[in-house]
Amino acid sequence: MLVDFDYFFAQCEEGRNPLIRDKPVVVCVYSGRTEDSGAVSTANYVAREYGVKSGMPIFLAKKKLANVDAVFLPVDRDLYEEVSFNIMSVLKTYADLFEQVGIDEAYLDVTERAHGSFEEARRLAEKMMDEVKSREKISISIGVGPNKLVAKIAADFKKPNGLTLVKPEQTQDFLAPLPVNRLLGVGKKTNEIMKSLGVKTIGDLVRFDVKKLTGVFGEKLGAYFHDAAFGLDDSPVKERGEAESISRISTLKEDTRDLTVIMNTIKAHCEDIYMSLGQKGLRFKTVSVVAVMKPLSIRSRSKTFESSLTHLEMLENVAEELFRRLIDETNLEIRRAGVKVSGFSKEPDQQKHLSDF
DNA sequence: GTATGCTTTCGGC
DNA sequence: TTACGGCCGAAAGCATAC
Repeated sequence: MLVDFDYFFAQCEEGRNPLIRDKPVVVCVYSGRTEDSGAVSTANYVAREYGVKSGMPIFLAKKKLANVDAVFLPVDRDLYEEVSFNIMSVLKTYADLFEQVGIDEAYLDVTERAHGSFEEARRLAEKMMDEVKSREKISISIGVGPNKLVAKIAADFKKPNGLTLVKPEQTQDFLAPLPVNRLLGVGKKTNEIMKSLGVKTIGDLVRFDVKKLTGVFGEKLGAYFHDAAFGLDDSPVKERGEAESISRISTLKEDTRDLTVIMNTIKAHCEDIYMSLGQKGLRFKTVSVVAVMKPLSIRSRSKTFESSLTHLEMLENVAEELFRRLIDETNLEIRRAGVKVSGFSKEPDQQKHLSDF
């Protein structure tokens, strides 16, 4: 099954201040460039009634909520991480196998403890919804299916506070009428391509020739889309370890191509990442920089070393070199700038010396 | 031909 | 009038080694 926390950030804010519950609540990432520049992270369902959506520019959300008693709040990640941790702890007690995905989602394999029965799985899901609600005051939505792919789509079917079961024999009929972009991996661009192929629903995809599909999307993705249309997925629910990359990105005060200006911001990000690495005891082999250009297109450059990097100065120097290259290879101005490290290895334990004793 | 590694882009939340 | 975040992982595309 897939568990999804309903309008999570906004629901956390409602929990902290129940007085706002009946108003539109919009949780925002303010970029700091101007008063209202930034994007909507999450909105509660009252705000959604007015057409407010995740990813929308804040000014647009304000426009839609003009003359309404709405609440706009900045994201408070620390709060959401704490609530998330508490909920995840509860969910884990219901699962044979557990896989957290991001801050507000988790897959649970309950095959064994439900003895393969969907009715038993339903009872588990209902109990879990009650327990999370009473302990953390957060409503969740759950999809139960024969595999992760179907569970994920089922969870989306009814929310908030929804529970949707899709048994194996119901899978085809359940999926067929749904728009193809419900499938993981079909975003805006892929959806456009699908549309040009005459594929609007998952049912259309079922009838589409697999050879043509791999011709358009490549061997692996084409085969995946074909299987997905039939509700086929054998990927296991797997515990995830630590993150494989750490990145920081922010919006610049103004668009620029000036390396010195960009490095001011980037150095702060490097320090932040470096501190985080230190806490986790990690070294890294790969440095990437990413730039969001004025027209919101994205460019990135990266460099991988044979052995791990250790010093903050090295990280900063490599990032600067990569940005120099990136700027060199475009005429566009840069709006947002970020840096990412990956290719982690564990820092070797401090060698103990006799003199330490 | 296959395996592997690196860079870049895409998509989800 | 224009206006728009900050993360993460997956996979395509390419190069290289054997």
